[in-house]
Amino acid sequence: MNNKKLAAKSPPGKGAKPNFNAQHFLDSVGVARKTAEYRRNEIVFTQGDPSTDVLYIKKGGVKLSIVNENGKEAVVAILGPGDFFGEGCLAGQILRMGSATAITPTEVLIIEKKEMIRVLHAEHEFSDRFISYMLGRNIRIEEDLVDQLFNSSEKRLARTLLLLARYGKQDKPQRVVPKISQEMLAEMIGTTRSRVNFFMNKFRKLGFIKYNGGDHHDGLHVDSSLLSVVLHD
Amino acid sequence: MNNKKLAAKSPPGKGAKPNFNAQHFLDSVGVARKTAEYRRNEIVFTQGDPSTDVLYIKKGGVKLSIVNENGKEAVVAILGPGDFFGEGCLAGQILRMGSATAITPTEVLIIEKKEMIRVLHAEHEFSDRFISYMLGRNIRIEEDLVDQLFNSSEKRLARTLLLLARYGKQDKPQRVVPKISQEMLAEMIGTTRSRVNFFMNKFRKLGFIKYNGGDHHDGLHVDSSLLSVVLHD
DNA sequence: TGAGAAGTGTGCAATATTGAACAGTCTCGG
DNA sequence: CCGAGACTGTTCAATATTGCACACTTCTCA
Repeated sequence: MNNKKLAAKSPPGKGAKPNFNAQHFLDSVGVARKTAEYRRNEIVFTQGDPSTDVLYIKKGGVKLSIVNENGKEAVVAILGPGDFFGEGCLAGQILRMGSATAITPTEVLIIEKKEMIRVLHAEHEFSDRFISYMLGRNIRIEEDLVDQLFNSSEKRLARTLLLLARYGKQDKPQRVVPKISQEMLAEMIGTTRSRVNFFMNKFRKLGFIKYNGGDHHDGLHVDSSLLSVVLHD
Repeated sequence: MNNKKLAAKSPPGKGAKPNFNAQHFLDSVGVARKTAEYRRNEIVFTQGDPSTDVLYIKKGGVKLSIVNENGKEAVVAILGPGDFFGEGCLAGQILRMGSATAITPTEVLIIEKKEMIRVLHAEHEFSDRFISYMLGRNIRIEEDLVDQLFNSSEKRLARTLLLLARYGKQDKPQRVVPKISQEMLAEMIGTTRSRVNFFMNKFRKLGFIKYNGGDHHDGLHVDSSLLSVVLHD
Protein backbone atom coordinates (compact mmCIF):
# COMPACT_ATOMS: atom_id res chain seq x y z
CA MET A 1 0.00 0.00 0.00
CA ASN A 2 1.32 3.39 -0.80
CA ASN A 3 1.78 5.40 2.27
CA LYS A 4 0.10 8.56 1.06
CA LYS A 5 -1.57 10.18 3.97
CA LEU A 6 -5.26 10.41 3.44
CA ALA A 7 -7.02 13.52 4.59
CA ALA A 8 -9.59 12.28 7.06
CA LYS A 9 -12.29 12.24 4.46
CA SER A 10 -13.29 15.35 2.70
CA PRO A 11 -14.50 18.10 4.90
CA PRO A 12 -18.22 17.98 4.38
CA GLY A 13 -19.09 20.40 1.66
CA LYS A 14 -16.69 18.85 -0.68
CA GLY A 15 -13.28 18.47 -1.05
CA ALA A 16 -9.82 19.21 -0.27
CA LYS A 17 -9.28 15.79 -1.75
CA PRO A 18 -6.12 13.98 -0.91
CA ASN A 19 -3.23 14.81 -3.10
CA PHE A 20 -3.69 12.32 -5.84
CA ASN A 21 -4.54 12.78 -9.46
CA ALA A 22 -8.13 11.79 -10.02
CA GLN A 23 -7.88 11.46 -13.75
CA HIS A 24 -4.88 9.22 -13.65
CA PHE A 25 -6.51 7.14 -10.99
CA LEU A 26 -9.68 6.69 -12.95
CA ASP A 27 -7.70 5.45 -15.91
CA SER A 28 -6.36 2.67 -13.79
CA VAL A 29 -9.84 1.24 -13.44
CA GLY A 30 -9.92 -1.19 -16.28
CA VAL A 31 -12.93 -1.81 -18.40
CA ALA A 32 -16.67 -1.93 -17.85
CA ARG A 33 -17.15 1.51 -16.44
CA LYS A 34 -20.01 3.87 -16.99
CA THR A 35 -20.54 7.41 -15.89
CA ALA A 36 -23.73 9.23 -15.06
CA GLU A 37 -24.52 12.88 -14.53
CA TYR A 38 -26.92 14.46 -12.10
CA ARG A 39 -28.29 17.92 -11.65
CA ARG A 40 -28.49 19.71 -8.33
CA ASN A 41 -30.96 17.92 -6.05
CA GLU A 42 -31.25 14.95 -8.37
CA ILE A 43 -31.36 11.58 -6.64
CA VAL A 44 -28.58 9.08 -7.31
CA PHE A 45 -30.21 6.28 -5.38
CA THR A 46 -32.94 5.94 -2.79
CA GLN A 47 -33.05 4.15 0.52
CA GLY A 48 -34.37 0.66 -0.19
CA ASP A 49 -33.16 0.44 -3.79
CA PRO A 50 -31.29 -2.72 -4.71
CA SER A 51 -27.63 -2.23 -4.01
CA THR A 52 -25.73 -3.40 -7.07
CA ASP A 53 -22.82 -1.06 -7.63
CA VAL A 54 -20.26 1.15 -6.04
CA LEU A 55 -20.11 4.80 -7.06
CA TYR A 56 -17.18 7.17 -7.32
CA ILE A 57 -17.49 10.93 -7.56
CA LYS A 58 -15.61 12.48 -10.49
CA LYS A 59 -17.05 15.96 -10.14
CA GLY A 60 -19.56 17.67 -7.91
CA GLY A 61 -20.94 16.78 -4.50
CA VAL A 62 -23.24 14.19 -3.00
CA LYS A 63 -25.22 14.09 0.22
CA LEU A 64 -25.88 10.78 1.97
CA SER A 65 -28.95 10.76 4.15
CA ILE A 66 -31.17 8.39 6.05
CA VAL A 67 -34.84 8.75 6.85
CA ASN A 68 -36.26 7.06 9.92
CA GLU A 69 -39.73 5.62 10.39
CA ASN A 70 -41.06 8.99 11.60
CA GLY A 71 -39.89 10.70 8.44
CA LYS A 72 -37.07 12.52 10.19
CA GLU A 73 -34.00 12.88 8.01
CA ALA A 74 -30.37 12.70 9.07
CA VAL A 75 -27.45 13.68 6.87
CA VAL A 76 -24.70 11.17 7.38
CA ALA A 77 -22.06 12.57 5.06
CA ILE A 78 -21.39 15.12 2.39
CA LEU A 79 -18.94 13.87 -0.18
CA GLY A 80 -16.92 15.41 -2.98
CA PRO A 81 -14.65 14.46 -5.87
CA GLY A 82 -12.53 11.40 -5.12
CA ASP A 83 -15.00 9.92 -2.65
CA PHE A 84 -16.62 6.52 -3.01
CA PHE A 85 -20.13 5.75 -1.87
CA GLY A 86 -22.62 2.92 -2.04
CA GLU A 87 -19.82 0.55 -1.04
CA GLY A 88 -22.11 -1.22 1.42
CA CYS A 89 -22.98 -3.75 -1.27
CA LEU A 90 -19.45 -5.12 -0.97
CA ALA A 91 -20.22 -6.02 2.63
CA GLY A 92 -23.32 -7.92 1.67
CA GLN A 93 -25.93 -5.20 1.90
CA ILE A 94 -28.63 -6.10 -0.59
CA LEU A 95 -30.48 -2.80 -0.34
CA ARG A 96 -29.35 0.79 -0.01
CA MET A 97 -29.42 1.80 3.63
CA GLY A 98 -29.86 5.45 2.77
CA SER A 99 -30.32 7.86 -0.09
CA ALA A 100 -27.72 9.68 -2.15
CA THR A 101 -28.54 13.07 -3.63
CA ALA A 102 -26.45 15.36 -5.80
CA ILE A 103 -26.01 18.73 -4.09
CA THR A 104 -24.32 20.32 -7.10
CA PRO A 105 -24.12 19.22 -10.74
CA THR A 106 -22.32 15.94 -10.35
CA GLU A 107 -20.61 13.31 -12.42
CA VAL A 108 -20.20 9.84 -10.97
CA LEU A 109 -18.46 6.71 -12.10
CA ILE A 110 -20.59 3.59 -11.76
CA ILE A 111 -18.69 0.45 -10.90
CA GLU A 112 -20.62 -2.76 -10.90
CA LYS A 113 -20.09 -4.79 -7.76
CA LYS A 114 -18.56 -7.73 -9.62
CA GLU A 115 -16.25 -5.45 -11.54
CA MET A 116 -15.29 -3.66 -8.34
CA ILE A 117 -14.28 -6.92 -6.75
CA ARG A 118 -12.31 -7.94 -9.82
CA VAL A 119 -10.42 -4.67 -9.92
CA LEU A 120 -9.71 -4.74 -6.21
CA HIS A 121 -7.93 -8.01 -6.82
CA ALA A 122 -6.26 -7.09 -10.04
CA GLU A 123 -5.02 -3.59 -9.49
CA HIS A 124 -2.85 -2.74 -6.56
CA GLU A 125 -3.07 0.95 -7.01
CA PHE A 126 -6.82 0.83 -7.04
CA SER A 127 -7.01 -1.51 -4.10
CA ASP A 128 -4.66 0.69 -2.10
CA ARG A 129 -6.64 3.74 -2.94
CA PHE A 130 -9.88 2.11 -1.93
CA ILE A 131 -8.55 0.80 1.37
CA SER A 132 -7.08 4.21 2.10
CA TYR A 133 -10.39 5.78 1.35
CA MET A 134 -12.29 3.42 3.59
CA LEU A 135 -9.84 3.94 6.43
CA GLY A 136 -10.15 7.69 6.07
CA ARG A 137 -13.90 7.58 5.94
CA ASN A 138 -13.90 5.44 9.06
CA ILE A 139 -11.85 7.99 10.87
CA ARG A 140 -14.19 10.75 9.80
CA ILE A 141 -17.37 8.98 10.83
CA GLU A 142 -15.78 8.10 14.13
CA GLU A 143 -14.93 11.75 14.66
CA ASP A 144 -18.53 12.66 13.95
CA LEU A 145 -19.66 10.08 16.46
CA VAL A 146 -17.27 11.33 19.10
CA ASP A 147 -18.47 14.85 18.42
CA GLN A 148 -21.98 13.69 19.14
CA LEU A 149 -20.97 11.85 22.29
CA PHE A 150 -19.05 14.77 23.74
CA ASN A 151 -20.48 18.00 22.56
CA SER A 152 -23.61 20.12 22.84
CA SER A 153 -25.47 21.18 19.74
CA GLU A 154 -23.81 24.57 19.88
CA LYS A 155 -20.37 23.03 19.61
CA ARG A 156 -21.48 20.58 16.99
CA LEU A 157 -22.75 23.43 14.86
CA ALA A 158 -19.49 25.33 15.30
CA ARG A 159 -17.50 22.27 14.27
CA THR A 160 -19.68 21.61 11.26
CA LEU A 161 -19.37 25.20 10.09
CA LEU A 162 -15.61 25.04 10.44
CA LEU A 163 -15.45 21.82 8.43
CA LEU A 164 -17.72 23.24 5.76
CA ALA A 165 -15.56 26.33 5.59
CA ARG A 166 -12.51 24.28 4.64
CA TYR A 167 -14.06 24.13 1.21
CA GLY A 168 -10.99 25.10 -0.74
CA LYS A 169 -7.81 25.42 1.22
CA GLN A 170 -7.35 26.62 4.73
CA ASP A 171 -5.17 29.55 3.74
CA LYS A 172 -7.38 32.45 4.73
CA PRO A 173 -9.24 32.55 8.02
CA GLN A 174 -12.35 33.81 6.23
CA ARG A 175 -13.92 31.14 4.07
CA VAL A 176 -17.16 31.05 2.18
CA VAL A 177 -19.46 28.13 2.68
CA PRO A 178 -21.59 26.83 -0.15
CA LYS A 179 -25.30 27.39 -0.01
CA ILE A 180 -26.72 25.31 2.75
CA SER A 181 -29.98 25.77 4.62
CA GLN A 182 -30.43 25.86 8.36
CA GLU A 183 -32.71 22.89 7.93
CA MET A 184 -29.87 20.86 6.41
CA LEU A 185 -27.45 21.97 9.09
CA ALA A 186 -29.96 20.74 11.65
CA GLU A 187 -30.09 17.37 9.94
CA MET A 188 -26.31 17.16 9.95
CA ILE A 189 -25.80 17.84 13.62
CA GLY A 190 -28.93 16.12 14.85
CA THR A 191 -30.98 18.95 16.22
CA THR A 192 -33.85 21.23 15.23
CA ARG A 193 -33.88 24.17 12.89
CA SER A 194 -34.93 26.48 15.69
CA ARG A 195 -31.82 25.54 17.60
CA VAL A 196 -29.60 26.07 14.56
CA ASN A 197 -31.20 29.43 13.93
CA PHE A 198 -30.62 30.42 17.52
CA PHE A 199 -26.92 29.65 17.36
CA MET A 200 -26.41 31.07 13.89
CA ASN A 201 -27.66 34.39 15.13
CA LYS A 202 -25.59 34.11 18.26
CA PHE A 203 -22.46 33.43 16.22
CA ARG A 204 -23.32 36.31 13.94
CA LYS A 205 -23.76 38.72 16.82
CA LEU A 206 -20.42 37.61 18.19
CA GLY A 207 -18.80 38.22 14.81
CA PHE A 208 -17.88 34.58 14.18
CA ILE A 209 -19.85 34.38 10.97
CA LYS A 210 -21.41 36.75 8.44
CA TYR A 211 -24.45 36.28 6.23
CA ASN A 212 -27.60 37.99 5.07
CA GLY A 213 -30.67 36.66 6.78
CA GLY A 214 -33.23 36.85 4.05
CA ASP A 215 -31.03 36.23 1.07
CA HIS A 216 -30.35 32.53 0.80
CA HIS A 217 -27.90 32.92 -2.02
CA ASP A 218 -25.19 35.07 -0.62
CA GLY A 219 -22.42 32.93 0.75
CA LEU A 220 -21.92 32.35 4.41
CA HIS A 221 -18.61 33.66 5.66
CA VAL A 222 -16.96 31.78 8.49
CA ASP A 223 -14.12 33.26 10.46
CA SER A 224 -12.21 30.12 11.26
CA SER A 225 -10.00 31.56 13.94
CA LEU A 226 -12.87 33.11 15.81
CA LEU A 227 -15.27 30.24 15.63
CA SER A 228 -12.63 27.90 16.96
CA VAL A 229 -13.07 29.70 20.23
CA VAL A 230 -16.48 28.15 20.68
CA LEU A 231 -15.08 24.70 20.22
CA HIS A 232 -12.70 25.12 23.10
CA ASP A 233 -14.87 27.41 25.22
CA MET B 1 -13.26 -10.66 -2.90
CA ASN B 2 -15.17 -13.42 -1.37
CA ASN B 3 -18.76 -12.53 -0.97
CA LYS B 4 -19.20 -13.65 2.59
CA LYS B 5 -21.66 -11.41 4.26
CA LEU B 6 -20.10 -9.62 7.13
CA ALA B 7 -22.19 -9.09 10.23
CA ALA B 8 -22.30 -5.36 10.72
CA LYS B 9 -19.50 -5.44 13.18
CA SER B 10 -19.81 -7.38 16.33
CA PRO B 11 -22.61 -6.39 18.60
CA PRO B 12 -20.82 -4.45 21.26
CA GLY B 13 -20.04 -6.77 24.07
CA LYS B 14 -18.25 -9.09 21.80
CA GLY B 15 -18.95 -11.18 19.09
CA ALA B 16 -21.17 -13.22 17.05
CA LYS B 17 -18.27 -13.01 14.65
CA PRO B 18 -18.92 -13.57 10.99
CA ASN B 19 -18.92 -17.16 9.92
CA PHE B 20 -15.29 -17.63 9.18
CA ASN B 21 -12.69 -19.77 10.83
CA ALA B 22 -10.41 -17.58 12.87
CA GLN B 23 -7.66 -20.11 13.25
CA HIS B 24 -7.46 -20.86 9.61
CA PHE B 25 -7.47 -17.18 8.84
CA LEU B 26 -4.68 -16.42 11.22
CA ASP B 27 -2.55 -19.06 9.60
CA SER B 28 -2.84 -17.22 6.33
CA VAL B 29 -0.99 -14.29 7.79
CA GLY B 30 2.56 -15.11 6.84
CA VAL B 31 5.51 -14.42 9.06
CA ALA B 32 6.52 -11.72 11.50
CA ARG B 33 3.61 -11.96 13.84
CA LYS B 34 3.58 -11.66 17.57
CA THR B 35 0.84 -12.14 20.09
CA ALA B 36 0.28 -10.44 23.40
CA GLU B 37 -2.03 -11.16 26.31
CA TYR B 38 -3.82 -8.78 28.56
CA ARG B 39 -5.77 -9.13 31.77
CA ARG B 40 -9.11 -7.53 32.41
CA ASN B 41 -8.74 -3.72 32.49
CA GLU B 42 -5.21 -3.85 31.18
CA ILE B 43 -4.33 -1.19 28.64
CA VAL B 44 -3.34 -2.24 25.12
CA PHE B 45 -2.43 1.24 23.99
CA THR B 46 -3.06 4.77 25.16
CA GLN B 47 -4.25 7.84 23.33
CA GLY B 48 -1.17 9.65 22.07
CA ASP B 49 1.07 6.59 21.82
CA PRO B 50 2.97 6.19 18.57
CA SER B 51 0.86 4.24 16.15
CA THR B 52 3.03 1.54 14.67
CA ASP B 53 0.96 -1.58 14.27
CA VAL B 54 -2.43 -3.01 13.60
CA LEU B 55 -3.99 -5.33 16.15
CA TYR B 56 -6.29 -8.30 15.73
CA ILE B 57 -8.30 -9.87 18.51
CA LYS B 58 -7.85 -13.63 18.83
CA LYS B 59 -9.71 -14.02 22.11
CA GLY B 60 -11.41 -11.74 24.58
CA GLY B 61 -12.79 -8.24 24.23
CA VAL B 62 -11.44 -4.73 23.84
CA LYS B 63 -12.92 -1.33 24.49
CA LEU B 64 -11.93 1.66 22.36
CA SER B 65 -12.34 4.99 24.07
CA ILE B 66 -11.42 8.62 23.67
CA VAL B 67 -10.88 11.22 26.34
CA ASN B 68 -11.50 14.85 25.57
CA GLU B 69 -9.70 17.88 26.98
CA ASN B 70 -12.11 18.05 29.92
CA GLY B 71 -11.35 14.49 30.91
CA LYS B 72 -14.71 13.21 29.75
CA GLU B 73 -14.51 9.73 28.27
CA ALA B 74 -16.47 8.32 25.34
CA VAL B 75 -16.56 4.67 24.40
CA VAL B 76 -16.41 4.42 20.64
CA ALA B 77 -16.59 0.68 20.21
CA ILE B 78 -16.50 -2.62 22.00
CA LEU B 79 -14.78 -5.29 19.96
CA GLY B 80 -14.47 -9.03 20.13
CA PRO B 81 -12.66 -11.94 18.49
CA GLY B 82 -12.10 -11.41 14.78
CA ASP B 83 -12.05 -7.62 15.02
CA PHE B 84 -9.15 -5.44 13.98
CA PHE B 85 -8.22 -2.23 15.72
CA GLY B 86 -5.49 0.38 15.61
CA GLU B 87 -5.77 0.36 11.83
CA GLY B 88 -5.60 4.16 11.75
CA CYS B 89 -1.86 3.95 11.23
CA LEU B 90 -2.49 2.61 7.75
CA ALA B 91 -4.22 5.88 6.92
CA GLY B 92 -1.26 7.93 8.06
CA GLN B 93 -2.15 8.48 11.69
CA ILE B 94 1.14 8.80 13.55
CA LEU B 95 -0.38 8.68 17.02
CA ARG B 96 -3.20 6.68 18.55
CA MET B 97 -6.36 8.74 18.50
CA GLY B 98 -7.82 6.87 21.45
CA SER B 99 -7.08 4.19 24.00
CA ALA B 100 -7.69 0.46 23.81
CA THR B 101 -8.38 -1.48 26.99
CA ALA B 102 -9.01 -5.18 27.50
CA ILE B 103 -12.41 -5.72 29.09
CA THR B 104 -11.86 -9.46 29.58
CA PRO B 105 -8.70 -11.57 29.46
CA THR B 106 -7.63 -10.98 25.90
CA GLU B 107 -5.18 -12.29 23.36
CA VAL B 108 -4.25 -10.08 20.43
CA LEU B 109 -2.18 -10.52 17.33
CA ILE B 110 0.24 -7.69 16.69
CA ILE B 111 0.86 -6.92 13.06
CA GLU B 112 3.52 -4.39 12.27
CA LYS B 113 2.33 -1.71 9.88
CA LYS B 114 4.89 -2.62 7.22
CA GLU B 115 4.02 -6.28 7.49
CA MET B 116 0.33 -5.47 7.33
CA ILE B 117 0.82 -3.61 4.07
CA ARG B 118 2.89 -6.42 2.64
CA VAL B 119 0.30 -9.03 3.50
CA LEU B 120 -2.54 -6.92 2.17
CA HIS B 121 -0.75 -7.01 -1.16
CA ALA B 122 0.36 -10.57 -1.07
CA GLU B 123 -2.61 -12.45 0.29
CA HIS B 124 -5.97 -12.15 -1.31
CA GLU B 125 -7.81 -13.90 1.43
CA PHE B 126 -6.36 -11.61 4.02
CA SER B 127 -6.96 -8.53 1.96
CA ASP B 128 -10.57 -9.55 1.34
CA ARG B 129 -11.10 -10.23 4.98
CA PHE B 130 -9.65 -6.90 5.99
CA ILE B 131 -11.69 -4.93 3.47
CA SER B 132 -14.80 -6.78 4.56
CA TYR B 133 -14.02 -5.97 8.13
CA MET B 134 -13.50 -2.29 7.42
CA LEU B 135 -16.71 -2.10 5.43
CA GLY B 136 -18.62 -3.75 8.24
CA ARG B 137 -17.10 -1.53 10.87
CA ASN B 138 -18.02 1.47 8.78
CA ILE B 139 -21.59 0.36 8.65
CA ARG B 140 -21.66 -0.13 12.39
CA ILE B 141 -20.16 3.23 13.24
CA GLU B 142 -22.55 4.87 10.84
CA GLU B 143 -25.44 3.18 12.57
CA ASP B 144 -24.19 4.47 15.89
CA LEU B 145 -23.96 7.94 14.42
CA VAL B 146 -27.46 7.75 13.01
CA ASP B 147 -28.69 6.56 16.37
CA GLN B 148 -27.20 9.65 17.93
CA LEU B 149 -28.69 11.93 15.29
CA PHE B 150 -32.17 10.52 15.60
CA ASN B 151 -32.79 9.25 19.07
CA SER B 152 -33.11 10.46 22.63
CA SER B 153 -30.87 9.06 25.33
CA GLU B 154 -33.65 6.72 26.42
CA LYS B 155 -33.80 5.10 22.99
CA ARG B 156 -30.06 5.01 22.69
CA LEU B 157 -29.83 3.15 25.96
CA ALA B 158 -32.51 0.70 24.83
CA ARG B 159 -30.67 0.07 21.58
CA THR B 160 -27.34 -0.38 23.32
CA LEU B 161 -28.81 -2.87 25.76
CA LEU B 162 -30.35 -4.82 22.91
CA LEU B 163 -27.05 -4.93 21.06
CA LEU B 164 -25.19 -5.98 24.18
CA ALA B 165 -27.75 -8.70 24.76
CA ARG B 166 -26.98 -10.29 21.41
CA TYR B 167 -23.87 -11.55 23.08
CA GLY B 168 -24.28 -15.13 21.98
CA LYS B 169 -27.03 -15.82 19.51
CA GLN B 170 -30.41 -14.24 19.24
CA ASP B 171 -32.32 -17.43 19.87
CA LYS B 172 -33.96 -16.71 23.18
CA PRO B 173 -35.65 -13.40 23.95
CA GLN B 174 -33.98 -13.32 27.37
CA ARG B 175 -30.27 -12.72 27.12
CA VAL B 176 -27.69 -12.03 29.75
CA VAL B 177 -25.40 -9.08 29.33
CA PRO B 178 -21.83 -9.20 30.56
CA LYS B 179 -20.91 -7.13 33.55
CA ILE B 180 -21.01 -3.52 32.59
CA SER B 181 -21.35 -0.47 34.81
CA GLN B 182 -23.88 2.30 34.40
CA GLU B 183 -20.93 4.62 34.10
CA MET B 184 -19.69 2.76 31.04
CA LEU B 185 -23.15 2.65 29.52
CA ALA B 186 -23.28 6.41 29.94
CA GLU B 187 -19.98 6.77 28.11
CA MET B 188 -21.24 4.58 25.31
CA ILE B 189 -24.43 6.48 24.61
CA GLY B 190 -23.10 9.91 25.42
CA THR B 191 -25.01 10.90 28.50
CA THR B 192 -24.64 10.98 32.28
CA ARG B 193 -24.77 8.16 34.75
CA SER B 194 -27.73 9.71 36.48
CA ARG B 195 -29.68 9.56 33.25
CA VAL B 196 -28.68 5.94 32.65
CA ASN B 197 -29.68 5.04 36.17
CA PHE B 198 -33.02 6.73 35.70
CA PHE B 199 -33.82 4.74 32.58
CA MET B 200 -32.43 1.48 33.87
CA ASN B 201 -34.85 1.67 36.76
CA LYS B 202 -37.66 2.69 34.46
CA PHE B 203 -36.98 -0.29 32.20
CA ARG B 204 -36.81 -2.54 35.21
CA LYS B 205 -40.13 -1.31 36.56
CA LEU B 206 -41.66 -1.92 33.16
CA GLY B 207 -40.29 -5.45 33.13
CA PHE B 208 -37.97 -4.88 30.16
CA ILE B 209 -34.86 -5.84 32.08
CA LYS B 210 -33.96 -7.60 35.32
CA TYR B 211 -30.99 -7.10 37.61
CA ASN B 212 -30.07 -6.71 41.25
CA GLY B 213 -29.29 -3.16 42.16
CA GLY B 214 -26.64 -3.69 44.75
CA ASP B 215 -25.01 -6.75 43.38
CA HIS B 216 -22.77 -5.77 40.50
CA HIS B 217 -21.93 -9.28 39.56
CA ASP B 218 -25.22 -10.86 38.76
CA GLY B 219 -25.88 -10.64 35.06
CA LEU B 220 -28.27 -8.19 33.56
CA HIS B 221 -31.18 -9.88 31.82
CA VAL B 222 -32.61 -8.16 28.80
CA ASP B 223 -35.95 -9.13 27.37
CA SER B 224 -35.33 -8.37 23.71
CA SER B 225 -38.90 -8.52 22.57
CA LEU B 226 -40.09 -6.17 25.26
CA LEU B 227 -37.31 -3.66 25.08
CA SER B 228 -37.79 -3.37 21.35
CA VAL B 229 -41.04 -1.64 22.18
CA VAL B 230 -39.16 1.38 23.43
CA LEU B 231 -37.27 1.65 20.20
CA HIS B 232 -40.36 1.85 18.10
CA ASP B 233 -42.94 3.32 20.50
C1' DT C 1 -46.33 38.34 -13.10
C1' DG C 2 -48.19 36.17 -9.18
C1' DA C 3 -49.00 32.42 -6.04
C1' DG C 4 -46.81 28.88 -3.60
C1' DA C 5 -42.61 26.96 -1.93
C1' DA C 6 -38.56 27.57 0.64
C1' DG C 7 -35.96 29.85 3.92
C1' DT C 8 -35.18 32.87 7.90
C1' DG C 9 -36.28 35.46 12.53
C1' DT C 10 -38.76 35.11 16.82
C1' DG C 11 -41.11 33.73 20.89
C1' DC C 12 -42.59 30.40 24.24
C1' DA C 13 -44.32 26.49 27.04
C1' DA C 14 -43.38 21.69 27.72
C1' DT C 15 -39.67 18.41 28.25
C1' DA C 16 -35.23 16.47 28.55
C1' DT C 17 -30.71 16.64 30.23
C1' DT C 18 -27.01 17.94 33.08
C1' DG C 19 -24.22 18.13 37.20
C1' DA C 20 -23.50 17.59 41.72
C1' DA C 21 -24.52 15.79 46.11
C1' DC C 22 -25.17 12.13 49.52
C1' DA C 23 -26.42 7.53 51.37
C1' DG C 24 -26.31 2.64 51.02
C1' DT C 25 -24.37 -1.87 49.11
C1' DC C 26 -20.91 -4.89 47.55
C1' DT C 27 -15.96 -6.27 46.52
C1' DC C 28 -11.35 -6.94 47.43
C1' DG C 29 -6.86 -6.72 49.36
C1' DG C 30 -4.09 -6.30 53.49
C1' DC D 1 -12.26 -8.59 59.63
C1' DC D 2 -12.02 -3.87 58.16
C1' DG D 3 -11.78 0.06 55.27
C1' DA D 4 -11.09 2.01 50.67
C1' DG D 5 -12.96 1.98 46.36
C1' DA D 6 -16.42 0.98 43.00
C1' DC D 7 -21.08 0.94 41.98
C1' DT D 8 -26.04 1.84 42.44
C1' DG D 9 -30.31 4.58 44.14
C1' DT D 10 -32.22 8.98 44.61
C1' DT D 11 -32.70 13.87 44.89
C1' DC D 12 -33.11 18.55 42.80
C1' DA D 13 -32.22 23.05 40.77
C1' DA D 14 -30.14 24.95 36.69
C1' DT D 15 -29.86 24.53 31.75
C1' DA D 16 -30.55 22.86 27.22
C1' DT D 17 -33.54 21.23 23.82
C1' DT D 18 -37.71 20.36 21.50
C1' DG D 19 -41.94 21.41 18.97
C1' DC D 20 -44.97 24.69 17.42
C1' DA D 21 -46.67 28.85 15.77
C1' DC D 22 -46.62 32.96 13.06
C1' DA D 23 -44.63 36.87 10.32
C1' DC D 24 -41.71 38.20 6.73
C1' DT D 25 -38.54 37.79 2.61
C1' DT D 26 -36.80 35.59 -1.46
C1' DC D 27 -36.97 32.14 -5.04
C1' DT D 28 -39.34 29.32 -8.62
C1' DC D 29 -41.91 28.35 -12.25
C1' DA D 30 -46.31 28.03 -14.58
